Order: sequence, then C-alpha cells, then structure tokens
Amino acid sequence: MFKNPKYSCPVVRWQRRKEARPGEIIDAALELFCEKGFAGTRMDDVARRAGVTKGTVYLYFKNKEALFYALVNEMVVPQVERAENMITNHAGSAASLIEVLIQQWQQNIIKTKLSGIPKLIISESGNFPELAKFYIETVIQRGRKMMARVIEKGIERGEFIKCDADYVSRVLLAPMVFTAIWERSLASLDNETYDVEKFFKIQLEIMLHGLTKTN
Amino acid sequence: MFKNPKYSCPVVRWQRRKEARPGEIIDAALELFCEKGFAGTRMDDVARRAGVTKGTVYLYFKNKEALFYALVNEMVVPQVERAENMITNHAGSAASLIEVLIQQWQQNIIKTKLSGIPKLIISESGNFPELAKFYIETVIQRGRKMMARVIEKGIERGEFIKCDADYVSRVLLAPMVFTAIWERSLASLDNETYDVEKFFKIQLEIMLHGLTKTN
Amino acid sequence: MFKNPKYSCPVVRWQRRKEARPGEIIDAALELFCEKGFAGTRMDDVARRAGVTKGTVYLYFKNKEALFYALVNEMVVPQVERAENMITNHAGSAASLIEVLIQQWQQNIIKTKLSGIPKLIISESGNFPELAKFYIETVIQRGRKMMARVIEKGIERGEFIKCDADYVSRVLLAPMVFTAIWERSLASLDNETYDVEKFFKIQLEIMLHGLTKTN
Amino acid sequence: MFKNPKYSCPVVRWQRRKEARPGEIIDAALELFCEKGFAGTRMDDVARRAGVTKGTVYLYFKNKEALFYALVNEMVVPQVERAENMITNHAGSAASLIEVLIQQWQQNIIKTKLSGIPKLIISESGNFPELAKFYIETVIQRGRKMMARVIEKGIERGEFIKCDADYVSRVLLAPMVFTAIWERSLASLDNETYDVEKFFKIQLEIMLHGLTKTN
DNA sequence: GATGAATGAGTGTTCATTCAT
DNA sequence: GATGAATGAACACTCATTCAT
Repeated sequence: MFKNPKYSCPVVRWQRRKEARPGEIIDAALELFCEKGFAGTRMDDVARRAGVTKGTVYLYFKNKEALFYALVNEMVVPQVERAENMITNHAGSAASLIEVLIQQWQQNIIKTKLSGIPKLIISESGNFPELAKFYIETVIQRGRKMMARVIEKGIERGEFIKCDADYVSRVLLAPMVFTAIWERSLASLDNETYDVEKFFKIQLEIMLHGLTKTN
Repeated sequence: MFKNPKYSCPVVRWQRRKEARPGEIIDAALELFCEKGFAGTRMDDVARRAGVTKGTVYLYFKNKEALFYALVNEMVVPQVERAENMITNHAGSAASLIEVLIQQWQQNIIKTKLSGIPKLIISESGNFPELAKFYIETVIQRGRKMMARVIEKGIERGEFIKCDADYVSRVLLAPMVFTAIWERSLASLDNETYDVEKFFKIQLEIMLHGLTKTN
Repeated sequence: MFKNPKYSCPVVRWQRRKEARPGEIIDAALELFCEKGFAGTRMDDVARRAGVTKGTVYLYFKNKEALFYALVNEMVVPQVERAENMITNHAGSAASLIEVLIQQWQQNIIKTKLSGIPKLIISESGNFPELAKFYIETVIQRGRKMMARVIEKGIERGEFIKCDADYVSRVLLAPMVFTAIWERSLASLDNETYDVEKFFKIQLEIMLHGLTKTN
Repeated sequence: MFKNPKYSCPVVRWQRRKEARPGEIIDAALELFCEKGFAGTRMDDVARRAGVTKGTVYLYFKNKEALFYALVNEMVVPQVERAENMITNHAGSAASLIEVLIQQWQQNIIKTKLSGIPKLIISESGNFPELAKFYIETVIQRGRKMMARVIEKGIERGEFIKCDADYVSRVLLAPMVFTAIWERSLASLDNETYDVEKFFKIQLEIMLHGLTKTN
C-alpha cells in the first residue's frame, strides 16, 4: 500500500539552509567530539547528527581539524566576554560576586552543552597543543585574572584575609572546572546520588568561610 | 571502533602474562594513551616505546582494548590499597591526616606517571563506559569514602564544624583530581608560572580554615 | 570511472546546444583535459574557466563524458575537411604540396589550441577506446590517406623515388604529430632552446632529399 | 565435496616476498598508469595486478605519487646508461650506428613495457611537471646529445652532409619516440595493418638517404 | 536559463590484527 | 618467544551529478 509515487518520497530530499548549517554542524561536532574524542568521531556521524550528509560538512569546513578549531572559537569567545561584562558591572561585595559567578557557571556552562568544551580541550591537548594554547590564553588565563581581581577587591574591601589572589583564584576555579569535566564524563556512570547545586553551595560556604576574616 | 555495545565490556578483561614485558608495554601504553588518546595511539608506537615490535604486544595482550583494561587494573588497584592502609594507621588530628593525604597525592600521583590515569579515564569514558564504571567504583567511590571518613572523624573530634561529610569530601578532592588532570594536559602549555606545592598549601589553608570551628 | 564497458560508447555521444555557451565550455574543457587529463579535471574547473557555474555545464552536456565526446567531435571534423579541400585544390609539385601541408599544420594546429587534441586522445585512449577509434578513423586514417596520395602523386610525376607511399606517409606524419604532442606537454619544461619552424624546415629538407631521385 | 578442512584453504594465504614486492608493484603500476592514467588508476588495481592487497603497496611506497616517482626512476636510468655505453663502444660508420640504435630501440623499448614510459610522462606532464623535468634532463636531453654526437661524427667522417646536428637528431628521434607512444595508445585500436619493423626500415632509408652526400 | 547547496559513491590512506618465518 | 610482512576493514576527503531555488 501507499505505493502511489506521490507518497513514496513524501517530502523534499533536502533543503537549502546555508545560514543554519554551520551552527548545526558545530553543535553536532561538539557533542560527538566530547563523547567519543576527536579521533573516535567519524565525520559521517557528525553529518548524520547534524541532519546532513558527509559532503555537506565539507562545504562548510575544510576538514575535520578546521571543524574542531571553528567549534572552539565559536563556542568559547562569547562566553568569556559575557563573564567579563558581568564582573565589570557588578556592584556589591566580593563574596556576593563570587556567588553570582558560580551561579552563572552552573546556569550557562554546566547545564548547557558548553560544559563539553573543557573536557574536550583537555582530552585533545596532546594532539592539538596549538588549540589548547589558544584556549589557555583566551579562556583560562582571562578567567583566572577575572577571579583574581574579585579576590583582590575582597581583600581591599576588608572582606577577605590577606592572601595570594592568583593561587586563591585557582583554588576557587578548580572545583568549578572539575565539575564541568565530571558532568561530561563520569557523572552519568556514577550510581551514587549527587547534586551539583548542593556541591557548589558547600564549596562556596567553605571557601568563603576560609577566606573571611575572623575578628 | 567500539560502536558495538558488546565490545564495551569484553568477556576476558585482561590477563597477566610473563615477567617484565607486560609491565614495560603497559607503561608505554599509559604514556601514549594519556598523550594522544586511545584512538590516537598506534599499537606500533606502544610497541616501539616499549622496545619491542608490534607482534610482541599481541603475545601479551589480546588486543588494544585488553591492553587498556590491563593498564587501568594494574595501575589503579595498588594505589587505592596503599591509601586505605595509610588512613587506617594514622594517629593524630583529622587536619593533619588531610595534610598527609594531600602530600601523598602530590608525591605518589601527581609527580608520577600515575597522574595520567584520571585524565585518561575521563577522556575515554565515552568510549569505555564499563571501564569507567570499574574505575568509579574501585577508585573514586572508595576515595570519596576515605576522605568522608576523615571529615567525619574531624567532626566527631570537634575539630571541624558540622557539615555534610560526603559533599565536603568532594570539595576537597575536586582540586586534587583537577590538578592531576591539569598537569597531564594543559600545564606544560601554560606560560604563567605556577607551583603545584603552593597551590596545595593554599588549598589546604583555605579549606581547613573554612572547616575549622571558630570559637 | 569507466570500468563498465558499456560506458565507453554511450548511446548519445554528444549533443549540440544553444548558441555560444557550449563553445566556451568546450574550449575550457579542451585546455583543462589536455593539461590535467580527463580524470584530473574537475567539472567545477571547466565551469569556472568557461565563466559559468557547474550546474550550467550540465545544461549543455549530459555528463563529463559527453563533454569529452562533444569536444573531440567539434574540434576535429572541420580541420580534416579543410585539409582535404586544400589537397584537392592544390596545383603544383608534390614536394611543394608537402611543404604547404607542413606550413598549414604549424599555422592551424601547432600554434592553436587544436594541438591539444592529439595529446588528449593519446592520453585517454585507454579510458576511451571508442572515442579513440572515432579519432583514428576520422582523422588519422584520413590524414594518412591524404599524405599517401601526395606521395603517390610525387612518384607518378617522377619527383620521388619508388617507395611504399603508406609507410612513407607515416614517416612524414610522425614528426608532425609528435611535435604537436611535444608542444602540449614537455616543450615548456625543456630549458634547451628549440625552434619549431626550424625543426620543420630541416625535417622537410631531409625527407624531401631522401625521397628525391638522384639522377 | 572437498569440504575436508585440509583442502578448504589449500595453500598459504600469503607469502613474505620482501625482495620481490617493489619490482612487482612497479611493474603493475607502469602498466596501469600507462593504460588508465595516474588519476584513473586505483591503488587497489595496482595491488591486485601485483598480486597483493592495497595495504602492501603502502608498505613499500609512501603514497601513489611516490610510487609514480619510483617507477620512473627505476625504469629510466638503467636504459640511458646502457644506450650511452653502446655508443661509446661502437666502431664503424655513423650510419651503421644509427641503424643499431634504431634496432635497439625496437628491441629494448618498443617491444617491452618500457615503451609505456614516454606515453606516461607526456600524459602526466601537466600534473607532474617536476617529474617531467627530471625525465627531460635525464633521458631526453641526454638522448638528444647522444644522437647529435653520432650525426656530428658522420659529418666529420664525411658520411653526412653538413647540417645542424641538434635539429637533425630531433628529426631522427621524433618518429622513434612517436612510435613508442603510438604502440602504447592507438596502435591496438587501428584496424589498418602496420608493421613497426618496416616503418623503421623505411624511416632509416629516407633519413640516411636524405643525410648522405650525393657526390 | 542559471545557480550553487546538497548528495553519495568512490578512492587514497591508515592501522589493528594475523600469521609465516 | 619474537618478528615484521601482509591483510582488510575503516575512515577522511573528493567530486560528478542532482535539484530546490
């Protein structure tokens, strides 16, 4: 039944979507690279997940490596800028700013597919050192500087004890980044219950308590 | 590779074979898998770095996957046991025990090739979920429990404030594991100076200060 | 491509289409096929050199093969007819006719893009035997016959020694065709100076001297 | 019948023939490149004709291009040297030397698979100009010089009329090279009978007659 | 008619694995 | 036990061809 040719190929074979394609392909690539690694991901898979065929991917990206680079560029730069704006515009205590930063990290990174980026960069750093360097300079060092400035502000304002702002920022950021990595790798395989929000709440308490002057 | 789910948990996970050879091959594989990823590492490279030829690797390991499983098993189990012994035998404050644990972590994991394991497991978790589960149960959950017991002991002894020992252990462990991953991935590419010992010293100060009762 | 024998002699060999476009496309194809070979030439390149887009080429030619067939047909037939007319209308000695033929060959073949055809046919004879046969029958055999008739005329008129006109025509034609091939392949890569006109002048001298009766 | 496992896989699946392989592969490649062109030849075909699988070809040659280069090198250099030796050692008239050279050309080039080389180089000159240059310098220019020396010797000895030895050598060589190309391309498709030996006999007669002093 | 986005079959190359030596 | 030549399945990438616009 339904052999009527009109219905045997019901919709169009494909559609022209020049504008939307690159973004869809990048999304697919991020998911797959993060899941299976760069080498373990087949271009065919990227294409299929993006709803196109292999050839189409090559219309928009010169090769697999270029796709990887484009992905990191596209995904990473806007986030850094958003975070920097937030810090500049914040009025209030350093402690409250740290709290907001952690909340935003949960909201905009951990809960979105962006959390795949740190895991991906780390996993592929050995094969793509140049890209990793780009990420370090564009994201990590700038992130560290942002956090360090917040710490320094807290020290100046008398909120925090005197300390090495750079290292303290590293101590603050480590669990944040680690959580992103964890969520994209082992979280779903761990049978012990665990709540990200609670984790960050407790991290915040301990760290702020640890940094706060006890007079 | 590894699309077929039945390969993610092979029947015979690993086998120990004769004398020294397997150890040398495993060492070579750990380094290379960690550097280039599982898929990105060629059996030829493993063999060459181990000082044998490709065929020899197959004398000791059924295939690439078995080599990976053997590697994780071989490397991971002894460490967990050593750590558990240490905790059981420790006499002293909880704070001092945490300090010792962090020192040992630096000494025996971060500074050795063992620090490659966490990065490797995380990177390959998508392709080897069964192995990742094994690691979670054998290492991570047990590690978390150890650390939680120390926290609880500190609470009982009146050293620490009342808190959720499980989540606090996670907050304590996150920077430790993150550092292992960092050292095996981006550390060598980051031009900003950074001293691991100082990092752990400051982490310890903040965390212990954050956990300690202020009377 | 072209493994299946049924494609070596397609049903519809070529079709003429509208106005100027096909000519421009054929010109572009001749240059590129001759330069890079049939398989090495991309339809995209043909289109671009003809100043159109890829789709347009397919408006005028069913496929790449049809373009090749059309090209040979279009380029080859008029030349043969022109040469035959010239011979029929020539009044004078056989020697002078040979001289004119060589001059015309230089003028109308060697110096124009038509010299690409022999190289192209020879290069692709393995992949397009049917087309090669068409060329042999339409051009080569007729060319040989023309030249043989001239030789015979020379023998009859007492200009030339008795000889096998067919083979002598081959000996006369070989350097002519070779020169066309040479100019379209290695000439531009050879750093030794060389003048085509002088080559033909000397060829003519030797050959005519070799054919002329010494009384 | 014959389901006895002993007989189901009667001989060895493959044999180690490290020494013989490269030569066999080069032979297969020469035939196929010459027949179908470089781009039109599949590595799979080369392998099959050489009696191995594709992977084996890559054990001995880095890639398709390297195979092409190796082929030309291997095939071409020994021939040039042999020809030069012959000329140096020849005692006798220039005419007889030319006769011997043409005979050798028939014997060692035209009748063997070596005759494929000129056609191949010419066909691929557009895609491999560097290789073509190598061939021009190593084979063609040296060949031309050899022939020119013979002509000069003939002039000195009073056998030949005064002439430009370089151009005359070109006129002599053109039909020889053309015949090699012809035999490897259109000869088998031409239904007109034709005998290579007779062609060269007549070429020799005409040319020598054309060059010889008539006193 | 003309375009160029999209397709998908085809090919060069790699590499885990096998097995004759 | 050890080797490394040989295999063959897998995958990145290309390009002739189609067809929605």
